[in-house]
Amino acid sequence: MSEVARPTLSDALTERMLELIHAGGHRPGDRLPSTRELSQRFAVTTPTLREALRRLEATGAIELRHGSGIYVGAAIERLVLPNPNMREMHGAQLLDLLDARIVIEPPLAAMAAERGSPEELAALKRVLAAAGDHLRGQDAELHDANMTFHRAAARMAGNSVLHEVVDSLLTIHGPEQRQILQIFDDRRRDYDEHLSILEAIEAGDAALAGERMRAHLVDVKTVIEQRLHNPPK
Amino acid sequence: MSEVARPTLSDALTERMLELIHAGGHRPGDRLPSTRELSQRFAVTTPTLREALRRLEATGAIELRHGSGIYVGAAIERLVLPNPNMREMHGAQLLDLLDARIVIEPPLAAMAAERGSPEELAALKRVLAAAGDHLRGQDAELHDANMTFHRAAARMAGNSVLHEVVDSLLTIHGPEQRQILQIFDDRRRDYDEHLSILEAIEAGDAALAGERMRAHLVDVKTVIEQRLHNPPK
DNA sequence: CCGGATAAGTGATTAGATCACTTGATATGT
DNA sequence: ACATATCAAGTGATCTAATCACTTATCCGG
Repeated sequence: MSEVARPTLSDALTERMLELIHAGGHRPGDRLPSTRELSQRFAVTTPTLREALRRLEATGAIELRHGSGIYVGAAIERLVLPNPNMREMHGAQLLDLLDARIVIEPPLAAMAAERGSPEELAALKRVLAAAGDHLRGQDAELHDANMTFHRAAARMAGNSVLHEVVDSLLTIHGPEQRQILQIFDDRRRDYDEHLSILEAIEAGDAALAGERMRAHLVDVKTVIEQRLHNPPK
Repeated sequence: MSEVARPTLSDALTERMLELIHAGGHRPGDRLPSTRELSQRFAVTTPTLREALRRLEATGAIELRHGSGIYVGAAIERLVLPNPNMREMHGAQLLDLLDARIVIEPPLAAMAAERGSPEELAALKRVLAAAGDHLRGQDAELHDANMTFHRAAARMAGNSVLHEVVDSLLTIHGPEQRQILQIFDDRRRDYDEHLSILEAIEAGDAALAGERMRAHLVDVKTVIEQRLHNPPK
């Protein structure tokens, strides 16, 4: 049912192109083989190859110049993930992700306390109530409810860009990572801390809301760090 | 020489697809017409349409599910299309984007001051020196050099996730937005402020580095805010 | 030495057919 | 009546091979 979509030919092609660029030691501005040569080398037809090229172009990895050639783009150096779904997260990245959230989410909680509308506050309460309902339910559902709380809090800050950033960070806890992550959930503590954050936001106390969000995320990180070193049976 | 490349059919298609999604009032998760129908409606052949679809997929605007259909992606809301209101949309988005950077980049500068390696510091110096070389050169080149400085500083913080976030924030500006942005560049001031940030990082003073980065971005935002209200002739 | 024609190389697009996958309806068995 | 298995329609993925459009460097005439 929840099978991960099998990689398509074009997916694989995109990766092989990136490999070709990196393994070849190509730098931005370098010219790559022609479409005809590439389609031959990878044993695919022109239209298929072009789909992969367009994806790479959209991410800035390459540049297509009509009549001239294919060139390595400036963004090539920071591209590790051609496709959001083909990313694998390891322990270190998990901690990096938590650190990222520790940087971003506290200021958002503070902004939410300052600018959040009554409707958004009500929504946040609903989300937390839903999480409360799942306190004795399935792990997966509780975990999702908790993530939704963080999303709702981020939305409340009223900055579309930051909201999307948080959204994508939380989405990275995809199906696979979710199973790993929810092992670490401390059901009661998470709920209590979320509640205290909500109260600070409702009180309009920006500094307190920010600090509580920060403390909450640091707590989560601490637990994960410990269990990464001492894996539970 | 520096003519902007004439838009290709596939370019136009990508825009028309965005129009179709927005004008249709589609929300993330909505299903779009099939490839056959789209290729007919736009009067292009399947492979051409697919190139446009792959680009949209790469930016998160849509999602292609084999055997199922084409669906609107979560990122659709931050993707802008050229229309009469574009200027204002860009304005609002621009300020949100700046606010996002004000939240994220200062802590990164502080982290860079604490953990940055000598190699990364050297790289940062090279980037700034390159910007200095362009102080009297082309606007576009100077602008790119300045963006590179921010990228390099973000990388120096040593958090792969946050580095990617900053990278994507700086990349989101498509060609159009870049032209708008670089109008606001204050060549000398930007360079000086970058230099002061670099010095704070080199001194290992995390608090100072963070504060200077914050002040720098607030300066930039202030200029943009003023000119948005008082467009220069 | 310069400037415009030119030819080779390259990306862009076309056309219709076939394969592979998903999904919901139908049929089957218990 | 319900669960499971099967199937068919709809959809995305890929193939095929040729032609069009653009860039670039070369070469020729002035």
